[in-house]
Amino acid sequence: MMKFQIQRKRKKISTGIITTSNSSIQTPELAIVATDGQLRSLPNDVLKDLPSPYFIVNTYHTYTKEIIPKIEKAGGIHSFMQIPDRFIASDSGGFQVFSLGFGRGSGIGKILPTASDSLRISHDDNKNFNKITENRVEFEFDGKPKILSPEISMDLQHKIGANIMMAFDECTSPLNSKEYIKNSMERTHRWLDRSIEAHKGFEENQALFGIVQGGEYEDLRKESARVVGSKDVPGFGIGGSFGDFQEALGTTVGWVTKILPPEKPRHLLGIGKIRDVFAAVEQGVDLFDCVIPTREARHRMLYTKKGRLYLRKLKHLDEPIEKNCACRACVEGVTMSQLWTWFLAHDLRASAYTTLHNIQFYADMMREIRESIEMGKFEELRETYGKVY
RNA sequence: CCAGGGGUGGCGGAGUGGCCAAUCGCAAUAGACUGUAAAUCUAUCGGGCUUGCCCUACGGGGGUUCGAAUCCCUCCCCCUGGA
Repeated sequence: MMKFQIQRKRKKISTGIITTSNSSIQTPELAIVATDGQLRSLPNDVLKDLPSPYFIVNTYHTYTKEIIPKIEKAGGIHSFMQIPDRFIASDSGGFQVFSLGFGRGSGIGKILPTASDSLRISHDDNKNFNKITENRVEFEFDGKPKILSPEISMDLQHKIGANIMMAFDECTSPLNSKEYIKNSMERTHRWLDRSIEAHKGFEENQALFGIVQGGEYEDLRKESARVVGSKDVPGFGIGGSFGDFQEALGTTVGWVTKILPPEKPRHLLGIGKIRDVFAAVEQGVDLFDCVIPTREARHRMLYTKKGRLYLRKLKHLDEPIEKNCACRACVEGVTMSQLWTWFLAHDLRASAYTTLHNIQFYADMMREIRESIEMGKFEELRETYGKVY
């Protein structure tokens, strides 16, 4: 049985612990993204050796790629991924409502690179590759129609069997109009009620998190935090976009975390730039997930104490990535020049090793964040990282 | 020595009279990456500036032509068969 226990101190910045019968994680923690139940560049039999205690998989991808039957056959996502003692979340597919829908139509992600009012005005809320109705969302995958709704997403997530499940939502874009974001948010609230209803009977085994939306708008964010925060769920996701000025993310997240029940954990969905992690932890966020460590590793970007290092600029060095790093690449002494040779040859060892390294970096950083909170030195640590990130 | 096929920008490889400073790929260089349409994407990639033009360039030299990487002659080099 997976009965949940969550201890979150009632302070704004706090460490915490989330426990089930088979696993526990200390917070703050960031989940490594294993979209279809696998990391992009590592086989599942090495996941148990990773330093990360938290992973997240995706309902849309495991569903469309027909992985869910395999997960069920394996006896659940923990067995499928061969990490029985780790914490796993599943996302609802709500992000794909955006990324494969309006996001694809606009070519812009959920975080804008710079303030861009002209982009906002010129985009049409209706330019969407998905068909979103009150009842459900219609996708096209591989030329075939696929449907997701709160009920379908819950059913699929029950089959996946992760510790934490996300309610089915719509992630809105910074380019959407405020009116669209408001309507979408209200629909996401109604979808939350349906998700909760569809989750009845499973509460003991899997924790369903409600998701706060509202874009960059203070009134909408606060309204969403009040509505979602009042629901009888064990935790919360914070999704959507957060505005595009320098301190926007922390500010926007802060509106929400001040309202959400302080004893329940908050997972900031899809956020993971280092500055953003620190800003969000400061606002009382406990959980994160982000593709940055794994994706950028494949894109030859290395995370180190000296900052982000682009391998292209260091490819001539016959030195390991970083001294005193516990990852397999650094322990085995794999050199930058060797990594580059492998990248050029499309040898998968390259991205495997860089992925191992970046995962180690993020795991170490999250541990340092926890320790710094315990010791009252969070701001100090934030400044240290802020110098290079 | 004979027959045939080639020599193009750092590399591979298109182009076979003007639209060619030369498609494309690789490498190089500079960026990007936030609930993974992403081992991806974008930009630059002979030199000069007034960014439109000028200069130098398709093995070397010569020629034909208004015009040649493209046609002709010649020399050099490489590959494949045959003596």
